[in-house]
Amino acid sequence: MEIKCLSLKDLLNIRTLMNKSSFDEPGSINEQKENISMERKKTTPLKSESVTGHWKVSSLDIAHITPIKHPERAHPDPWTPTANLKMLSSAASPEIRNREMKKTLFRPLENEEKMIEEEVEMDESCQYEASDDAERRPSRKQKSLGLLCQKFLALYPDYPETSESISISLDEVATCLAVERRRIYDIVNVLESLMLVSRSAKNMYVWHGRSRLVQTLQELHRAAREQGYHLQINQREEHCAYAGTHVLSAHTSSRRKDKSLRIMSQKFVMLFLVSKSHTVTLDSAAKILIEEGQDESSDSKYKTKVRRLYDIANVLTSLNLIKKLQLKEEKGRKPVFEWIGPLGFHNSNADEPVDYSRKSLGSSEAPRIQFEESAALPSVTPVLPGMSFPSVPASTPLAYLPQTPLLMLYSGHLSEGIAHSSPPSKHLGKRERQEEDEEDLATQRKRRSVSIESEVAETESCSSRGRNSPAVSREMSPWNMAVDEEEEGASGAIDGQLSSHYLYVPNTAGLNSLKFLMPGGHTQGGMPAVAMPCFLVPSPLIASSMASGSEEVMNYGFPSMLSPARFVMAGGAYGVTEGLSSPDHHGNKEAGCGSSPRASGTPPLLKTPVTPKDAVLGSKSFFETPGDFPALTSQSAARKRGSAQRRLDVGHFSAN
DNA sequence: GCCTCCCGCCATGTC
DNA sequence: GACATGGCGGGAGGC
Repeated sequence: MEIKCLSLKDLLNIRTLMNKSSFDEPGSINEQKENISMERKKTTPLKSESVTGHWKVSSLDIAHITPIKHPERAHPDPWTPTANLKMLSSAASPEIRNREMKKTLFRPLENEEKMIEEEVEMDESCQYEASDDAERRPSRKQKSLGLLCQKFLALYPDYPETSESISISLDEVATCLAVERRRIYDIVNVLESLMLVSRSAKNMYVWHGRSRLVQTLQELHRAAREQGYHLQINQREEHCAYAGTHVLSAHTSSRRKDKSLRIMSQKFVMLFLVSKSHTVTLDSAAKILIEEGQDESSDSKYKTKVRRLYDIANVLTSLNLIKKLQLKEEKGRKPVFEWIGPLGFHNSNADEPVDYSRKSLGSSEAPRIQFEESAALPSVTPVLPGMSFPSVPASTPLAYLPQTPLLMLYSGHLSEGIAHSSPPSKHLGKRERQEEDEEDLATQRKRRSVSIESEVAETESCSSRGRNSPAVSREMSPWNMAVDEEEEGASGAIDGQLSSHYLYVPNTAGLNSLKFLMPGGHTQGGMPAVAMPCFLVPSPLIASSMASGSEEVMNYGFPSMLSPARFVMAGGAYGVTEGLSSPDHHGNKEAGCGSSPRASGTPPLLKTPVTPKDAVLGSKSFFETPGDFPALTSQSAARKRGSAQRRLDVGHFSAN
């Protein structure tokens, strides 16, 4: 396979070719060049130049050698950085052009307004500088890390072609963006924490884009649960108090590398992923991270941590993974960030690009949003043949909801996290929200299509193994995270018992013979009162019920009725399906995937979490080395990353 | 007055 | 010793 290696230099060459004909506007641009150069002279830190001496050239031909910068040539062409980026993006490829167009079209309104405002300010500032350069320095906003990160991201495609190897020279980027390299480190470190880039050599990174983002987040989510972060963050966010007692990590260190921005970024993201509300306050995050490091919780440590979290948050905001909310308290503002990135990723489609980036999807708008339309449908898990039902407290009756195209199993209370999970949409106009919902539903259908297929395959595999697999039951649902959090985070039911649970069954091909167990009566002590606390719901009954359902209310893209499936709805702790999708399993009273754990009185399938301490011990290596992902970087063990100056880990990304 | 976060010093580690 | 990396906190702009 031919590998195309694109660097910023290539992009600049492309731009140069296009430069002469249409972009070389005389006058104003050259004036801007002069202005910027003058500005650069003023703002370039003299100490950096004198101390390091490596900012002496601007030649782009020396990609792997630290260029020397001539201050007067810091901006080798007449463009503003913004103009540069637009040109580069447009020139590089139709894909990038489309992406830029998409950015413009789908950029969240708030960001768009901000960007326009900032661009105007940028242009204005350049003009001002022509006449009054001493007083018209760029504002802090124009120099913000978030804006810088947006410019950085605009240089590269979200989903680069697999045949392309896009190299990033830190010096080129720094020169192009007219910032110190130090700032680029800040951005790159966060991007690296999410595997958007990986370091390939000194001063060099490889751009991966978002192609690995979902997988990375999946790993982070898993690791977060293993680390017991869900207990930490949910407890904190609920009580909003710093007890300072729940030191979650036995693996602590105050070593320099453990304070790396990369590690901190990963931890920060992990908190979002396991937070019930998918919101994290900087306060909570800072305190949790301070605890982890066993740093003395001095005020200065806290302030430093918050500073870094602001840096990280700005980059994540630019990535449209989080957005800032503002929680007003009596004592001033309280910065809160909400996760708006992908949720509910699971193994099967981890590699599938999910373009959430240009359309801000609040956590509430993620897969669960449609269920908010009905207050009785907070959390949904697709039920598949062979899937074992998680343990459901028997004291909470299950209900069958016939007025929907879905068969629902419900137990327990309304999910708190879900019930409060749609703040962004509340701020939208009706039409906007409708459009958003429609788009979300379309996305849902697509995801569902993928997930169901893979889940069926997974289930069949499970069946062949003849036993229920925790991994299958956990990973099966695109929304399993929400369920998990309800199971383990909110209720604190570490034993894995669900405090509430919904199950639905779409009429998906291959599920026609699916059957469910339904509670046949009360249970005692979490165990069924009768040996088989279930009763069969004849398929025709279900079908007729489904046929009367209102699709207008809940049209999720599923068929309006369930076909001749036989269902047994299960209450109590019984995750037992009476049949499987395969006709081979008809009549098999035991779960399709083998022995029910309840049959032996064992706890439910969901094994995690263990205690934080145990989890930490069990996954100690996760943060052992900065940037190392056990599952993402298989060669990580062979690498030893330093802290200040990392050793070159060329090719470590090939693990993926 | 507090929030936010830019800026750059300088420690650490690699070559 | 030179250089890459990046932790860190002062301090100022912004709200």
